[in-house]
Amino acid sequence: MTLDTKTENAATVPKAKYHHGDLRDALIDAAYQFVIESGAEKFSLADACRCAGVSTAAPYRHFKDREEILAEVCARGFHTLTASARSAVGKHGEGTLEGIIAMGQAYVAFAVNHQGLFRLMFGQNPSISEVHKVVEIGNDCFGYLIEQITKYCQANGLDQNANDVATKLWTFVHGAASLVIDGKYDHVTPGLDVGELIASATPQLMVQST
Amino acid sequence: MTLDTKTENAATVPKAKYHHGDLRDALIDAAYQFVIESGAEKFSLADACRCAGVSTAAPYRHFKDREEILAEVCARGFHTLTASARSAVGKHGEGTLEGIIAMGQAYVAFAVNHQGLFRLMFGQNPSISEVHKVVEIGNDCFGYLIEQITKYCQANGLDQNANDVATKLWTFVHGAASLVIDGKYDHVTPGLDVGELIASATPQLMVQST
DNA sequence: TTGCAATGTTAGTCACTCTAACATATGTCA
DNA sequence: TGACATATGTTAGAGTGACTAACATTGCAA
Repeated sequence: MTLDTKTENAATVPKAKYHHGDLRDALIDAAYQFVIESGAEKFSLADACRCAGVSTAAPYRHFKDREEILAEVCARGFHTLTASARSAVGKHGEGTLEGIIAMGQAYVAFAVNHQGLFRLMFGQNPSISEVHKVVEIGNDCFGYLIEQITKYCQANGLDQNANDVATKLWTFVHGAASLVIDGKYDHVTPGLDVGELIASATPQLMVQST
Repeated sequence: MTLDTKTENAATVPKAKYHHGDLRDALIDAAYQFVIESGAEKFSLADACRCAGVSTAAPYRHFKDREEILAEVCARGFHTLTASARSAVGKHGEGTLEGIIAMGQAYVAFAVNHQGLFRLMFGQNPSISEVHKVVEIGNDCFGYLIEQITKYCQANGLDQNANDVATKLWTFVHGAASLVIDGKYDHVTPGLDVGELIASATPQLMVQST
């Protein structure tokens, strides 16, 4: 099957390859998938190794420890989240209320579709959240939200502090995402439409009451 | 030191007691403290055993597995949370806006002072959150919030749906609590006063804008 | 008092993280 | 080209923890 077999005899090819080629990425890929499906607690380096077809000592050539690979997974998660937030806005236009609401809904959808990953990104392990790369991408995402709010306020003659509004919206949307994936709403308000919840709360938090 | 030494010789007292007396509670106590301080991921049954002075097999007479003891810890956490919410309202009077705000602030304070426990209670492990006892106490807590909102609305001639308002307030407050303990605000809005954040968002979410 | 159920203990299995010592591939420079 | 340094694997093994099976001790109830 491989090119090697054409020119070499069996004895010289005990395994396909001694070096994997791109083990670092392969391990992160495996971890990423596993975390999304089963959560970070249940993820084991050993599993990822089996998946990549290497020994359980191999990862330590690329990562300091288990946490370091999870930090990488976390960073990828923030990239995906930011991308889907931008994409959601794209469908409704920059600086529109609909765009801002869609961003919040996309945030919740991300949490629902990547439960374990979302939990890893937010709070699972404080030390992971503090990794420089992770912090940076998170800030980008928040910065984009501020941008949208600023544009909306300018277009609608509002003089709200965009940073304050962004903080409130993020807080609300993050709360919704957390409670949904924890199933907490189910016991208390069964059948709740979370997309609707966000759509109705967003204007309330954008405009000061009274 | 012990009473036993008065009436028995050394040979008959290899250990203080063969039976612990109240191992179940002792293990939960140890776990509770450990989870608050270091989080559920780092908690080990073995640690709790050392703490209680028993072998590592002993817990299995009282708990099916590690998760079952964590579920018990979780239930205690919800009790504490509910109690502090009620106490916060008590200081400002039933059905007052101040009471409702204080309840939210107490929720955040609980999260800050019991980080690992809060994470366990919300989302760490879906299977734990589903334990009957845990669900029940959680519902009590939410029910109390609805009660306060209903009273407030009645006293102020508002016809809001108390359940909707409660859901929004909980969502916001839970988001704030989560983001605070994850340190997420620090990177984005350093120096944020979360108590103030809740105080300013609560009226917005209680009264429909426009 | 006798015997059973409850609650401990020891010993051992299995999985996982991580390290040390060794093996093999890769790339660079004389 | 070839030799050496470095990168990237491997095997073996230490240390820890969850959990189980078989056995020991204790307390309670008939």
